Amino acid sequence: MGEREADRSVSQTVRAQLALRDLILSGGLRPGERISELQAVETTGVSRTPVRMALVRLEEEGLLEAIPSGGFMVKAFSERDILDSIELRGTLEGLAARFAAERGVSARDLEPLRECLNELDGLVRQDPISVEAFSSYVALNARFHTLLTELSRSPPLIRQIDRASALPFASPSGFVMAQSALPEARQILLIAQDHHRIVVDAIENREGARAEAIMREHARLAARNLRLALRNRTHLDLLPALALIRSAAD
Amino acid sequence: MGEREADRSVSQTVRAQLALRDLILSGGLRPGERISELQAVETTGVSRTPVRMALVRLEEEGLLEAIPSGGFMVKAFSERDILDSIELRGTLEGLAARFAAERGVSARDLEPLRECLNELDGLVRQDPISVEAFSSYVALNARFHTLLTELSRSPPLIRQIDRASALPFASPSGFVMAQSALPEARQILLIAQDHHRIVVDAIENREGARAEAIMREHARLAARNLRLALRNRTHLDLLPALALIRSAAD
DNA sequence: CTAAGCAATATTGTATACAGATAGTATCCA
DNA sequence: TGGATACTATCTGTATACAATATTGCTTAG
Repeated sequence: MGEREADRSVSQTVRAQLALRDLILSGGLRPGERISELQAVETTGVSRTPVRMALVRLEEEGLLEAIPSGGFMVKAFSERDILDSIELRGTLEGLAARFAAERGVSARDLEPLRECLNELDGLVRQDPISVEAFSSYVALNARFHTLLTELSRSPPLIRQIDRASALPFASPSGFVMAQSALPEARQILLIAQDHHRIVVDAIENREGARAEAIMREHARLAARNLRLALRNRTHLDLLPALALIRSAAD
Repeated sequence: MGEREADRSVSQTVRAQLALRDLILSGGLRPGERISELQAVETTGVSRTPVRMALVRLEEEGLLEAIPSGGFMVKAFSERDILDSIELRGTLEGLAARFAAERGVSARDLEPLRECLNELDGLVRQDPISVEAFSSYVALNARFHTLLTELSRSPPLIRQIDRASALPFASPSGFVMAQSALPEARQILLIAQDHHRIVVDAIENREGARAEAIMREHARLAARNLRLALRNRTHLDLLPALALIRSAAD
């Protein structure tokens, strides 16, 4: 055992889940490849029982697929799957924005959003944008979307959005990194910031339909840019989960 | 062992999952109540390992909630949660209808839908509607929604809709049964049939926005009727998952 | 040379034993 | 009498052993 004096505060199951997810996302396992339990035991260092639990959770998460005869394999995604996931997430977030607007939120509730917005503004103002600024942007952008989602105050919706975001290429971070590969990166970020500002305004003014529409447009922009980045094949290594895309050759 | 010569063709895990789900939905466990693994072992007759797997899957499914200190409890839902789930499902199905319309489906693909529609027409034409006809209606209605979802040809979306439908009160069957409690039951069924017909027409004519709008309206109608049924407290025993609703007293 | 069948091997599914943690209870002290 | 502490019992988390099944490679027959 004691190969690695891992943190005792997290369960073996969680540790295995994290390790396996990293392995899959980093491309250590090819899409369609079967993932053996014993092999997973060796790489993670935990026993079979927690490994199995982790595999089940990763399947529910959408990263793995059950093999009819038993066991799991790494799921393969088409480009269309990814584009659909982005639009799906945008639709869900649009509903969240509408709920927030219709249900009414206090100015107090919107404050964290505006704060996030201002920090983002500071980053986007740079020209050109540094690599470190990009990482900050990704984190802040993710935070903004999380805050917006929670503003809906609807546990079922929040849960569903969380699950839709589990696939990493469906998350805004993915968009942004892909967008950063484009020559018009800065322009795109400015537009995204416009969207963010408008949706907060719309929520404050109780304009539910407008808030929803802008979030869907936001996602459509992201999908369009990702499609462009895939066509140009530029800086695709920035997109973490690209290892999961099934190439046209398969 | 051999207490029950259960079907050997399904795994113990699946058997445990089905048994526990039935137990929860039938109200055998109260919302918020802790579900002990040993107790589950006794009631299901399978060992702890598959029981644990089943519990994890039921948690992902949304019927159970993890207790921070360990183990699981039956999840409790508010009335608002249920209404939100219905609107959520409608939004997702709206997206599916739009995808189907925009992507273009052949008349051949729409045939099963129309067939389903005709059978439903035959049932709705009855006045008054018999109890047996209602069960048939529920099954057919569920089939219609499934077919419509699959018409989107988008695996990520289909997967998400399946998960959103896991909570039984979010499924059309639930609506219909609740609707049957209302005096205007037949009228409501006729309107729902109109929706069904319109969405198929819209898809055939490539009217994506219209297809989407009508599915969302469909869900809003269902939510309104369920709200009415809850207010009138009529025939609520028809709604299978009502055991999960946390009463206002809690 | 190919195909089919069989055997060996590896892998999953299941059961159970053990250890650590948590909650509940009872007792003792203030 | 109330509160705190210690102890006990139960439960979960983890590991491993066992059984059944699937897969693969080899051999043999056509």
